Formats: sequence, structure tokens, C-alpha cells
Amino acid sequence: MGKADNPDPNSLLPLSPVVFSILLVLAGSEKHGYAIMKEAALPEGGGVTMGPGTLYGSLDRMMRSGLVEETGFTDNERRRYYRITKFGSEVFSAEAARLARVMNTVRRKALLEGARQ
Amino acid sequence: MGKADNPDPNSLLPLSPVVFSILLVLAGSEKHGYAIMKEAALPEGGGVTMGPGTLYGSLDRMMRSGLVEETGFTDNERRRYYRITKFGSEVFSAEAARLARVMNTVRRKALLEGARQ
DNA sequence: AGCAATATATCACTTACGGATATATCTAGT
DNA sequence: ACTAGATATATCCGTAAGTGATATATTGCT
Repeated sequence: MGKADNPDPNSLLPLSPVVFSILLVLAGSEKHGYAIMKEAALPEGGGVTMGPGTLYGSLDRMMRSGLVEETGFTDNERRRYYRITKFGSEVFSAEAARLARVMNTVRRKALLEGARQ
Repeated sequence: MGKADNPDPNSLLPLSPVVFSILLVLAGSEKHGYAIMKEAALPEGGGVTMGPGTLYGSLDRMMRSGLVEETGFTDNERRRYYRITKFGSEVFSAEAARLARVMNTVRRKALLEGARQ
């Protein structure tokens, strides 16, 4: 029994801005909830401001769909750390590729915009 | 009395993928509902597949928040045309700029990813 | 001591979205 | 002429997602 019976990453697309930002800030290093919330609010993190309800509700759903998992590690009994899973990385990459295509369309349309008349 | 008492475009961010795709396909030329739905499903339109419930529900909300409006024009009594408003264009640009920053972070993280170890 | 920030949890409310159904017209194939 | 599929919009209901408030406890600052 292979450990992964995950669906096609593309079937979860498009991701909501909240979910994409959480995956983005978790890409590279694991973090605890509050740190995720703070980094997601920064421009580099997507500028996505969310309250605790959105954060922990989203983390729950993301764990249930296999995008992230708790690490078990703790440097402070108040903190719970989360990491992105392999499947989560695949979904994140797929969404990044989708957004890259969208941004190409945006640039192309901006050119036509400037060229008209 | 100026015609626009619209809020700061940034206050509506981030946009959902559905709303962003609808604005994207309307950028440049006005279209009727069904055409929006078909184009949004194409890769260039964002690859966002939506049923009629999502489409017309979203158009309603977007009209109420001033992002789009009906043109009144019709080349076919079955079709209702929509166009993006000036305010809608501002919101769309703001979201495109946000996504561009996000994509910069994605690229930067991808480099670190490849460079690690 | 008191206040703000850190850190998580939870609940109630609203909004957004998905999927199905319905209706009507038009077009293409047989 | 019949039929199937595409076009085009409308509406409804259930679920998922996000918002905002409240709660609790700890830490750090002044």
C-alpha cells in the first residue's frame, strides 16, 4: 500500500488567496500558526490579512485535504508547527503555474490596451 | 456630486479566483454571461470552471459592488452584455499588482529551494 | 501594576460557491 | 421532421469558506 492516494493536484485548483498564501509562507520552512498569519499579511506573503478564525479554520481544512501537516515539534508549549506536505507542494506548484499563465494574459492584454486607438 | 463614491480598490483585495477571472475576460471588451463562462474556463482565462450558479451569482455581487455593469446593448434578445467599470479596472490592476509581487516571492523561494543543501 | 503583543481556540454569522434543475432557442446531423 | 447538443439565462439549495467577536493564557515592556 503506497502511502499516497492523493487526487490529481489540478483537481484542487484554483486555490483561494488564503490557502495559496498559507502554502507560500510554509514553502521552505515550517512555521507555527501565528507566524503564518503575520507573514501572510506582509506584501511578500501575499498581503492577505486574516483573523484567527480564517487561519485555524483553513489549517484544519488543509490538513484534512492533505496539503499541510503538524510537525509535532515544539520549541514552546504554546506553539504548534505546521509544514507543507509533498502533495501540498505539488498543488502549490500547479497553482503557481496557473497564475503564471494568467499573468501572461494580463501582460498581453495590457499591451493591447496601450496599443489601441 | 462626483459620480464615484467608491472605496479604496485595495480594500476589496484579495479577489477570489472567480472574480479575478471574470474581470480578466471582461478586460478589453464587453461580453455576455455565457461567453464569460466559456473564456474563464480556457487556460488564458484562468482555467476557472464555473457553473451557472457561480457565474450569475458572481456577476450580481460584482454589479452591486460596482466592478461591472450591464451595457444595455444586445445583438440577440437572449444575451445580456456586461462590461468592466472604471472602478473595476482599478481593482483589477491592484489585484494584478498584488499577484505580481506574490509571483516574485514564488520565484525567489524556488531559487532558494534549488540552492539549498 | 497594567497594557500590548504573542499564541491558540471556538462560535455564530454571512457570503461565496457548487451542482442540479428548469426553460427556451438555435444548429447540425440523420 | 426528429433529435441531440450547444447556446443562454435563471433560480434554488446545500455546503464550504471566510469574518468578527470572544475567550484564555503567557510574555515583554514601561
